[in-house]
Amino acid sequence: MEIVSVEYSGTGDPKRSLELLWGVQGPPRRGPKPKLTVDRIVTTAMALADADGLGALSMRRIADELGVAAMSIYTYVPSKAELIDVMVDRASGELAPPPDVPPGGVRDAWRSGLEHIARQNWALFHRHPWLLEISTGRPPMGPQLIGKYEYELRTVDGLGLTDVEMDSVIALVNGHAQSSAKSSVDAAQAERRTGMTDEEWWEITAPVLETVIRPGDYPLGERVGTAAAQVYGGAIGPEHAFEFGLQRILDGIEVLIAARSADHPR
Amino acid sequence: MEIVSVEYSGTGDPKRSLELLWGVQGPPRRGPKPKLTVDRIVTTAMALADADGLGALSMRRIADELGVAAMSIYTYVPSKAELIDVMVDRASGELAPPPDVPPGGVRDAWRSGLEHIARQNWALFHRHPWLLEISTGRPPMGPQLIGKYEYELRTVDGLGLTDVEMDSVIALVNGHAQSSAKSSVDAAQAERRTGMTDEEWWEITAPVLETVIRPGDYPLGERVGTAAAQVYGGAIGPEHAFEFGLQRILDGIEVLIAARSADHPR
DNA sequence: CTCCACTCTGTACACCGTACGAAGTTATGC
DNA sequence: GCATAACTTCGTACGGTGTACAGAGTGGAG
Repeated sequence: MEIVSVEYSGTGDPKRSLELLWGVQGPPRRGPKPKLTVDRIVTTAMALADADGLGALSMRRIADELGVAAMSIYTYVPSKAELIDVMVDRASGELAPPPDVPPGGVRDAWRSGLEHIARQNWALFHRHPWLLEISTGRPPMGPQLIGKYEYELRTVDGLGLTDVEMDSVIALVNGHAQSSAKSSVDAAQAERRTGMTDEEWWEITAPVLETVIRPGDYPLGERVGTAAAQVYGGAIGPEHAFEFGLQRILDGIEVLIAARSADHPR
Repeated sequence: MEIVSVEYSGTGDPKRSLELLWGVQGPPRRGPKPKLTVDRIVTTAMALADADGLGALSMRRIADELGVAAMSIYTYVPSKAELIDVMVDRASGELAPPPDVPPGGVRDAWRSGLEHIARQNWALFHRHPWLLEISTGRPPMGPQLIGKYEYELRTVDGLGLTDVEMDSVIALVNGHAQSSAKSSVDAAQAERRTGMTDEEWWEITAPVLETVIRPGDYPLGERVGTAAAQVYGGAIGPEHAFEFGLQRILDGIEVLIAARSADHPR
């Protein structure tokens, strides 16, 4: 088995964390020239996490990579939690905001805007799978994350939704991108982690299951499971599930928006 | 900060894992009477994980709790990964299947069925938050999980959906329950983890943010964030987001089902 | 009674995050 | 010019993790 650490972001000292996120501190006035910068540390940490996951990201490895003793990292970053906060904010900056539409512009611009947001998130989670291993109880309020929230809200502004509904719509779309990306990444990494292809795994699993299941006990599971497995075997599988869910969700949001604008016709 | 281990289920020996899940092995023919059973180990482990999370679940703690040396656990369970597989399957058994409807019975039974499934999952994730810390690349194919998949499929069978669509619909609903439960649990645990209430946290955060943000830079974030925070401050907050998303998703599924039955009128 | 399958356990290893204190480097105040 | 305070760097150490391995004890089968 393999154990991977999951970090809870936002568990450090909030003040120190914010100063780090916004780059408040100036250069030191006295003492030796710093060998490193927070930026270099974050870049190195992200590269390591991209390659081997959060579980392989240790302070010692970051330090090794930078040619420095483990404890030196703590000069720049109060703890691993704050480092990960900065990593999260930096990664969020890679998301491209949806193109701005002129006010009163294209009809249903909200839909393509939300589609854009969901797909950007989906891609980001695949580029930085370690984002899926982070529990953001209180999200790091860095410049990138705050900016993200703002343009997400802009996408659903002016549609007749209440403030809370706007927030909920965004959370719904982002949640879908995250959970389907997690399935996708988990499936893609299963082989690397277990050292076993899906076929090898099934060749071991199937005969054991047969000895334990009465045939016909699970007719739907057998039929649908087989069909789904065939789709998932191909590279399109998880992405198909993502797109399918996204369209259902957008259809559902459309129903709500239609109802709201029936309430308040212009 | 706090570090919690996340286990990847399905990374152990699949054959041994399945035998464990289905309780295949008989009692030993020779040697001393076993002090423990797999069942007692799983029960103890679940209690520990319920109380303190997966991070606090160590083989040594389980052994201590059972009055036994750490390595004794390995007599019953090949590794922590397999133990967690069994825990997952056992927990899934706590889900109540939706009530069976007579064929051709109530109209829109699929909708109340999916609602029931989503709410059962939501409740389960709150009862056993550690389920949210597990990455199921290849899910443990135990009796409870296989049974769950079967009755979930039954809920959306006969609506004119393709096999792959049936699978996707279920994944969508389950994914929503999981991701909104995760938000809910994370928010609820943030205080315990940081030793800080939301108010204390905001009292530290707000003044720092003010020094760094030009007023009016994020008009929507400010307005909606405040509105959302007020709702989330109350106990209904996360549950509201869950129910909101669930209804949008079901509306979207309804659109699909309507389209399918327009294609093939009865 | 012997043998061997089986359970139980103590020790050891390689990791982890990070507290602590010592040592070395530099700009400032006198 | 020089003491001092601020600052970076680093070695060591602690308590934790999963689990490999080898030994000791137990009890049914031949």
